[in-house]
Amino acid sequence: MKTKYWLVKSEPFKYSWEKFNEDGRTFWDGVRNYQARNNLKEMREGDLVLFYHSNEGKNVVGIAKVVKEFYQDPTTDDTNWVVVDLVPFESLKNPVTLEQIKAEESLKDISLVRQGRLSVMPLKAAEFDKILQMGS
DNA sequence: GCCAACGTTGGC
DNA sequence: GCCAACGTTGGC
Repeated sequence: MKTKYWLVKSEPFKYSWEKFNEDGRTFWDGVRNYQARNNLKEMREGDLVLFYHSNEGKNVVGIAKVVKEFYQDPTTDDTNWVVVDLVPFESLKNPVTLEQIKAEESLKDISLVRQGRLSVMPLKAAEFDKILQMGS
């Protein structure tokens, strides 16, 4: 099975990377957008997910790993919405800012830049690697 | 705090 | 099924 790469956004105020590391595991809830939902459903166990802080920080701070594929969002009865389980995998030594990403030619097409409001998006392996490289 | 972008809703 | 109005997100 081929590993896929993703990026998710969270407002640190709501759920930060630090909190995620304290918890050790979380289900990714609160997605109320079909496109983001469809991306969640595409995630497979073992896929790697960049964790981006929106609003405050505006940087990629770490990598999470998918440990459980999508299931009904436990915070709602609406069967439209799903969550996946994530665990922290690795922190980036140097968080990569949105500014750096925008300035990087090879990253100018990623959804984070092109479609600012999307909260769960796929990344190409090359894009994922590039961001890791910038963060190490 | 403002506003642009864009997804969603609802009237026709 | 179109499209205007509205709500939400997120960068600045």
